[in-house]
Amino acid sequence: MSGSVRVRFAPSPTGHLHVGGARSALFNWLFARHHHGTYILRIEDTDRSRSTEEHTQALQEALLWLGLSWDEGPPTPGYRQTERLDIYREHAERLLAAGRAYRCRCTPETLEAQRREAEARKETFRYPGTCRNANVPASEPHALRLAIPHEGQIVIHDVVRGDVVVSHAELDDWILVRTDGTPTYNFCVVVDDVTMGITHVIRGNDHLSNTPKQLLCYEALGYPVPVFAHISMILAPDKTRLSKRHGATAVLAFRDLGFLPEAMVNYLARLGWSHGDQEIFTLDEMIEHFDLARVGAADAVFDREKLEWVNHQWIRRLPAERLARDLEPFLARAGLPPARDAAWLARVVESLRERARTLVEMAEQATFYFKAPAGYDPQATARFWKEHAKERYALLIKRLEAQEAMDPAALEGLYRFLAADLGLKLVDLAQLTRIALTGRTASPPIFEVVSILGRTETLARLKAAAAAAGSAR
RNA sequence: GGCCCCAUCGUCUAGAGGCCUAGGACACGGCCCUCUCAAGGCUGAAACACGGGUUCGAAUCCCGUUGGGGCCA
Repeated sequence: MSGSVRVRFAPSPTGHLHVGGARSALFNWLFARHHHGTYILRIEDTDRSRSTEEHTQALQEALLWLGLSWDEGPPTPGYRQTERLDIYREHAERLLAAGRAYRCRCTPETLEAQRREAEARKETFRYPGTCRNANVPASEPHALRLAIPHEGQIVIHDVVRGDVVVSHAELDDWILVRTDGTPTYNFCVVVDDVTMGITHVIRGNDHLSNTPKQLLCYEALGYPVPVFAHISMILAPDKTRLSKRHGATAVLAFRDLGFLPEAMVNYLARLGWSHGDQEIFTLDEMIEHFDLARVGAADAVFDREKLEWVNHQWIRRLPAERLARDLEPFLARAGLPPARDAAWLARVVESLRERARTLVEMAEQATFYFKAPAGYDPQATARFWKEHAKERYALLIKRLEAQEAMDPAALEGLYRFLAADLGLKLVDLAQLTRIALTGRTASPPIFEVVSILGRTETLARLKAAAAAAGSAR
């Protein structure tokens, strides 16, 4: 395979891009990049009532955030179905002229009655082909139906599922164009895919059942069929369809929850795809190793815990400067004042990255760097503010005031020396300091914290704690 | 309801007939490391849905059952 590969992601702008759609986009994108092909974004907005411009924009924003940019698509005209109505009409006319489609004047009422009769007979209703040879004149209100063969079967050659065989008898003469003149979903998809030269259709397994109908349409149009790959669905932990009821499902919601695009894409790729025992992949590594033949057929459960772990891995390996930039909106949202400067914020990030699974967590954990503790954890003070607390704080203040070097190693030396001097363990002084600086008993390494906070701020907080510890007793 | 798809630890997966006393990862437990929390190292518990075949031999192939999902209605 070479540069001739053309794939597409074709979402309907009827809602936010959810994780399932994002994974379809990702697999198409990876496949295109791996084969140096073309990745197209097509907006399937024929459902005028539910499609909105807001969703169309949000969809693109989400895709771009994930890093999945498209080679062809909006804002270039011609990639929205509503801009392609002439193309559908033209193809419908061709099918009609070729005798592969016919006008049907059956009313919804008639069809509904027939459906009920079939149901009463415990049969599955299929359009009986009433108008197939009726030569309904164009002047009458009519829908357009595809004339499909009565006998035989159709087979889908699916890269992930193998051959799927469906008997023609299971299908019926489905509607290509409704009485009101609007083309149906399945018809648009086929026309779009052929006219856009799509070579591989990679989409969710929920489309597998539509594929036989579409295949018959390709055939009627006389076009070659693309290669199909129906990838598995993403399920909720209770193995039902993923929905808002299960928490966040929209890609942009995960962004706002503090997940990184690298992590999102990495996690999504590992759902149904693997490469040995490797768990963490850069986009480049995914492009290099991605292979449709190695995509699994079984549905996958979306696991927030593992996503958080992957996110943590990315928080640990991305450059601190980059994380600092991404963190800023979360700091602002937490009501914290702006950082002194980028380099300082990078140090903050550096100290926090080992323990934050999301940027929201990181912003929360960063609070004490921006403002002195509003109070002290009662459990902490009860445990550490014993009789000697005040005098130990005083000693620490005295030593720190005399301390020149404020790098973590030097500070550790100071603390160890003082602890030995007092016959204490390092932990005793460290925890007293931690409570004073952060209000809690858990934080990044305390000498890092002191170093980042600086002498002035550290001393101020130690003095405040000394006073509080004194009055607490 | 009809048709289609799927089925390895709780979850994501490796496994493409003998390499399997079924491997890795998340989560969970223990130990170690340690200024706290993390991170890390070691370690433990944890799966081939069930039943028939095929084969010298099946997690791997076939059939059925069950369960889940999807499409159409």
